[in-house]
Amino acid sequence: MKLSTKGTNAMLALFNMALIYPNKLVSINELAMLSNISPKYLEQIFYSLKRDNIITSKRGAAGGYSFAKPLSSISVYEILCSLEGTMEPVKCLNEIECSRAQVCRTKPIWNAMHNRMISLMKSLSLEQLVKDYGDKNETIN
Amino acid sequence: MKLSTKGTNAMLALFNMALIYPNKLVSINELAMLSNISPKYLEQIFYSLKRDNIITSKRGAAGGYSFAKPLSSISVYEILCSLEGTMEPVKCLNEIECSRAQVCRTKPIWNAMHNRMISLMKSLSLEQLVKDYGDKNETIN
DNA sequence: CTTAATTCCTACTGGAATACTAGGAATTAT
DNA sequence: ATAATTCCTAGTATTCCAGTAGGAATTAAG
Repeated sequence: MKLSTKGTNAMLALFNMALIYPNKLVSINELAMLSNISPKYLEQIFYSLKRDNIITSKRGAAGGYSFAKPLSSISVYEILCSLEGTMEPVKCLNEIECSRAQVCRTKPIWNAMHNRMISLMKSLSLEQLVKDYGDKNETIN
Repeated sequence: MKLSTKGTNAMLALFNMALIYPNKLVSINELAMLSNISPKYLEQIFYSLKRDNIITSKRGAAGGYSFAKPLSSISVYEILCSLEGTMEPVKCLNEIECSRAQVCRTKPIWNAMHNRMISLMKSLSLEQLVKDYGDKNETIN
């Protein structure tokens, strides 16, 4: 029941990005150094985040990344889902074809867990996180 | 962010055990067949559950397993922890020696997630689950 | 128009964790 | 004695994840 390092590193990088470059383009290299993440690895992470329309980019020299929408509308849930696929604690939750579906009575438990987790994660926006935990004197790394 | 099959199978087996053999000894073989789990695998699972004082056993012929305490005092949290080790979404939560501890501002997020999850899991007892989802006409498999 | 900086995309590899099996020792009812 | 059962350790195979590699496409700037 652990998050992947892609998920946690995504949060780390986006938090720093929201804190320090909220309205500027920032390159992978710069942000990677700041967040103490391998640039190539962060590239992978940003590839997913862009695919899911959380960030946007400009190619070429002097290019970089920026947020695709207001920080207030980017939730922890959205970010983690982009990296983890889904946040469901068991595979069968979103499967229509679950061989045990007819008789499985533990499913409601996983469903309840899932609902609680996502309601929390959806309620946390990058904007709020920066307000609550941002202190520009220190970056996360 | 997935539970292990040990965790989910433990819940499945214990649910059936609570439903059908709440006060009797039941053998691995019988419960495994009922729950559609490999007997050898279920043995592994029960080894952990016994170690953590959730179930107790009687060895030898006509032996088997039974609950070590009232169903009302056995929570989903306890069961899953027995199989998963802990339920923390990131390793660093319980580590005193986290190299990023001083500067990590994402930790509060994981901490909040963790707290919500465990409060739910602690609030669900086997007794309650059987009341809510138990229907003796069908077993979970 | 050339160069350097950057994103984009696919593929690969090593390692760790997980799922599951194997086998036999110890115990106990009959 | 025997059969049924738990107990315990070890092993294997596979899947998943972390992280790397390399080069194509794009663009700013001189």
